Amino acid sequence: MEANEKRTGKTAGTISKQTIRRLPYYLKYLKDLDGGAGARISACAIAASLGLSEVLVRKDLAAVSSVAGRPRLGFRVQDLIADIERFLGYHNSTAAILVGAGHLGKALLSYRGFAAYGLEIAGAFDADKGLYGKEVGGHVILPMQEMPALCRRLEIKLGIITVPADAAQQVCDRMVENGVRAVWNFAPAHLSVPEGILVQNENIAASLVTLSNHLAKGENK
Amino acid sequence: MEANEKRTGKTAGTISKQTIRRLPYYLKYLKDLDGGAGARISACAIAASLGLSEVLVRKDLAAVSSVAGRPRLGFRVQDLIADIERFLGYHNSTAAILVGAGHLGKALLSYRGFAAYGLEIAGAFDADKGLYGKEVGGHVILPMQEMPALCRRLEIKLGIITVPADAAQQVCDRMVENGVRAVWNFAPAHLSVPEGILVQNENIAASLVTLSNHLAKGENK
DNA sequence: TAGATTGTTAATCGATTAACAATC
DNA sequence: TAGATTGTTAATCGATTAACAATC
Repeated sequence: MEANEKRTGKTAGTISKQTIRRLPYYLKYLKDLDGGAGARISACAIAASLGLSEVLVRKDLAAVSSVAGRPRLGFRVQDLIADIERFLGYHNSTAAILVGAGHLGKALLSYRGFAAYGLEIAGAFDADKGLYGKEVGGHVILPMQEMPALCRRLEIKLGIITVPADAAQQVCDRMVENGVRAVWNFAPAHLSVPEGILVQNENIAASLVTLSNHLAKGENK
Repeated sequence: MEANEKRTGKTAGTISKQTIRRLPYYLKYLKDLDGGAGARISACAIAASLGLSEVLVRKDLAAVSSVAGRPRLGFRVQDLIADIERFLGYHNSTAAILVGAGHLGKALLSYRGFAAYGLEIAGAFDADKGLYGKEVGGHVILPMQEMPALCRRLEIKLGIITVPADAAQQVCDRMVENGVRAVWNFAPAHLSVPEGILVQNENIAASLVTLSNHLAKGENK
């Protein structure tokens, strides 16, 4: 890598997805430390606690930190928390809609943790008339037909799909038509989207496979 | 990090985690095709439909397929389905326990899709007395105290954690003490486990961050 | 045959780890 | 100072993509 990255605040473009995925873990760990106002922490300590490599942690922290760590002293906990939160954009709230109020949809609607990550579910929809008007986690289930109008009115950019696999592509298409730029897909289906739209698949079946595989291998021993 | 596996000539050891994660998508796609008994499909067609690279699909299929594809003809759909299912071990059922019958726990207990992947939840536990005896998705919630005995009696190898982050490590420890070899962790917490135990983190917050980041970048345009 | 499709080998890419100099 | 800890550069590792020969 050539040019030294000056700490001018334009770190954003250079951070890997893997690093981003680890940031929430760092943040939680740092918040759970209850040191005083000037408390410090070293990358080594974080690495040991989270079971990661020291250098990896140092690189991750360097990528988001506005203040360099000090040899022998480490980082100020407060600084790190502030930097990670700033990077994660906790203070920029993102409005989203959710389509599919089945078991998983209801679980997400009831989940209190999203607020901490700046996610606010601005509308919940389902195609089942029996659910209209029902309240889940403070959100009223609305008819699918009202989804496009709400998306456009509130300029929704994030759509959450918790419908059965068969309906996922259709729901996704309607979201994208109405301005959604990123789709969080919990349906076990591949979604085709135009260039520039991000689909994040949350395939719990795939994770399950990894686990089963580990167990199957273990049985050979 | 896991010890290197001996190459015993079996295909099992050589398949990457990434490949394993894609297999469920292939399987779903193949099952959704309703060709006749002798229907064939090419890796190119699969790649195009799922938005993957052709070579990637070919490598993945080569890794699990018992029959080589035939130039110009491709693969028999039936063969691929059978091979992927065999590899994924759909026919070897895995018993699991779930601890934490909150919103997410209930969603998982109610989810019908696990059976297709060979997962059977053999017991559901919670520390909240108010939930004891309550039935969710055909599973009765049992007191935490009964967890160790059930794990040992049924020789449970897979534990699902859907408790709050604060309680996750403690629950994990008790699972491992009682024979669990793989942990599916839905709590936003890092779990420390002994060598040889697999932790699969299902960190929805991390996915959310990836999405928010995409949106934030898009806004610059 | 001609062309589509396969599977393999080599190149590339991204992420992690190792080695090491700098510094408080 | 001595030693812990930082940040950087180089090496390694794993996964994907490119190039290409084989084959029906």
